[in-house]
Amino acid sequence: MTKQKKSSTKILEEERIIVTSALPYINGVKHLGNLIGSLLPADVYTRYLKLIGKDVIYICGTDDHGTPAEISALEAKKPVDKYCNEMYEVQKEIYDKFGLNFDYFGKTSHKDNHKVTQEIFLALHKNGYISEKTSEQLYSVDEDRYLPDRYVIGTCPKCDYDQARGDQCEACTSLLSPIELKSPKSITNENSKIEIKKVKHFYINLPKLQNKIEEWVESHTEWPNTTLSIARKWLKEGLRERAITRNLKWGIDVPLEGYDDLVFYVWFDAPNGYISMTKTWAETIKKDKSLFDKYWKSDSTKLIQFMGIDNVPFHTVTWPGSLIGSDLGYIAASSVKSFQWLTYEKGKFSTSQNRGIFTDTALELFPADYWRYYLLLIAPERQDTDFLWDGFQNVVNNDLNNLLGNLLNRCITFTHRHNNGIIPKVKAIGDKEKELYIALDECLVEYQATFNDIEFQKPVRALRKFWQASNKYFQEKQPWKAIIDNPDDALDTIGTTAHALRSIAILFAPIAPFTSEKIYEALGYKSKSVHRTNISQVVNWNVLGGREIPEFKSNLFSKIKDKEIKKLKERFGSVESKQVKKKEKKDKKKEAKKIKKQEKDGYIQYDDFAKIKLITAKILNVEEHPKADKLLVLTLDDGKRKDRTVCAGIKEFYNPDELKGRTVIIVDNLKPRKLRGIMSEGMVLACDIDEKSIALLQPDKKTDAGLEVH
RNA sequence: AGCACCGUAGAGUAGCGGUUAACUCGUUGGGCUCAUAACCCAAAGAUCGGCAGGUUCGAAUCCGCCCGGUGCUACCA
Repeated sequence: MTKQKKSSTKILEEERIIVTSALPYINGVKHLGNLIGSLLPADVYTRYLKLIGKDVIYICGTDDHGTPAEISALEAKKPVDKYCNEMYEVQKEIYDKFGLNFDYFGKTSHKDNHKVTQEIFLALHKNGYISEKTSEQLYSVDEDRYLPDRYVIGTCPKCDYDQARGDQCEACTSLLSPIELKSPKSITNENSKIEIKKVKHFYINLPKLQNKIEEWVESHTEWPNTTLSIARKWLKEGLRERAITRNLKWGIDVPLEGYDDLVFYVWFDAPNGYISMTKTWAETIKKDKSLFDKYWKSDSTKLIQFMGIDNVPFHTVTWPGSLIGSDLGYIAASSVKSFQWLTYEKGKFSTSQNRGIFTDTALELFPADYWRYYLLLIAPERQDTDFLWDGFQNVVNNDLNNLLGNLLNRCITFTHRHNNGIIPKVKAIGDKEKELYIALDECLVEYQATFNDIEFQKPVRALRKFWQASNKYFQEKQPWKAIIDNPDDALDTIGTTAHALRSIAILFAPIAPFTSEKIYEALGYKSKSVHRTNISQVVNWNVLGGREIPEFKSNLFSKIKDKEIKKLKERFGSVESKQVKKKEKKDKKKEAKKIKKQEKDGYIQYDDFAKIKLITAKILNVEEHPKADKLLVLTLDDGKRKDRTVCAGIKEFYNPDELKGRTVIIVDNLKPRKLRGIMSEGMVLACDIDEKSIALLQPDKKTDAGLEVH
């Protein structure tokens, strides 16, 4: 059977494309893991689609609802809506600086999301996919709040651990319901009185939708393996009804009479943000209401969603479930691109432990493109990847600065020095030029093929390969020599290199937009125009001749010094600090555990046995040990020597004469040791019959000395 | 505990059924000197976590078991 090639290329035949990235939660500044886990790749991909001339919009925004937002607002002593507005501005500004080029960056607390969410709920209700159940919920009287499971601690009914959380006891790992806890308390106010109240909640009937969801999932076998296997896992286990409302004040109201104290659960309203934000975009930015339906309710639109792996079930099962069940004509995702985790110096990024780098700090340290390039180069597409300061330094210094930055510098400097700042027109195309053209063609093929498959590491690598080819070209043409004895050829080299840089700028724009602008500017273009250039322009090798270029201002990049990296490691923590020690300890423990286990179950590994080398040996001579009662001194032929001495504790059982000439088994690689003054080089094997007799092990056929025993 | 994903040269990553396992850095040797001590060439270095396991003509690649790492387990988002 031929394996079906997984490709998203067919998506690109569609008229319109919506790209979304997981909505960052409003609560605080995101770290680099969040950035590479969805926001950045979505941006790069959208920019790529625009480069190849697609009609595409990139929609994202903050996810505002939920208890953590309420609590953060409380801590900041601000009303929730005000808090969210402020944090929205903070996040938005950071993303702008990172060059994330959203067509619209909205928020789930916007009135349009209320409308869209309520509309979807009512449709689900009408279509019979909503049910109502009563459940018991803990209520914190002093705080005037119902408590989500994880905001409750108390004593575990099973193991009496007094810090058990409402959903699970960490001590005995049993799954709990908050009502089971003895003496439950609110995490945010331990003194508050707790009551149990009966509350009604709405549930979405996912079991009823299971078949339709399954059918939809199975029509997308082109999804990445991880995405597909997660979706299938949920379906295989069978979907359950899922509560879609919460007893909170901050959220979207349930549009039915008599449910004033209920709002929709964030997981129900947040994904609808993709839809509602597009609505806002169409109506307020584009001032064209028809655009909304054109994008969201058209078979010729494809929806491509980016997210971290933790978000996959909600984008492949639950949210599509509500869209399918509501039957309002909204399209479901064509492609769900998920990312594994980015780790920080071998450990986890952690907000609470302040471990890792946050997006705001990152921008204070280095320009956005440094981060964009490095993160995309190590994008956790198939497996977790590790952010390492050494790696970051290495990539910035070598890839960006040495390969690309210096190439531009060579070319520009040469142009100013030898051609008055005018890019020479290329007159003759020789073999070396043709080689470079081919290198660009190869780069283009790989770049487009991999981008079309929504990959990131690969197009970046394809481009880097072309930087190398360009340097190689320049190096081999030796214009610094040619300028003396063959000036025309030298100028052709410079002209050709300038064109290569122009191609690089265009292709680099989705990945590192700010850098591309700088290169374009250095070549005498208006910087921003690089973003309006179509990919078909890339292979045009004859457009720069005669163009005047500006004075060279500054290098594209600057190197990061070892000292600097050392400081950063100290400031942010790195493997070389605590982590290593911790890990060493952990490894030792594990090793000890392993050995214990072996001892306990009485087995050794094969490897352990393999360490012992047994061979046959022929007894040539036997004498009594002069200083020992029980030892005989054997002289053996071990196949290599005929004077090997081995002491054996068998004097009580054998006469020296009856042993001579026998072939026995000895341990060959036992460390030699003196026994009562005589060096014994090995050990003869025998088994105990009883206390008074033993039997020497011997081969059952006549054998040579020195044969290995297995 | 269950499930999912992962385990490839010193480091970070590709490859995921087929000739010499690829790339970047690092290491060693050489070339060049226009350029930011940058650039170019070459070499060494991996029996692809383990199996005295299975499928196959053939496995890093598929299946099974074991070991190790990480994550998820539906009311944190």
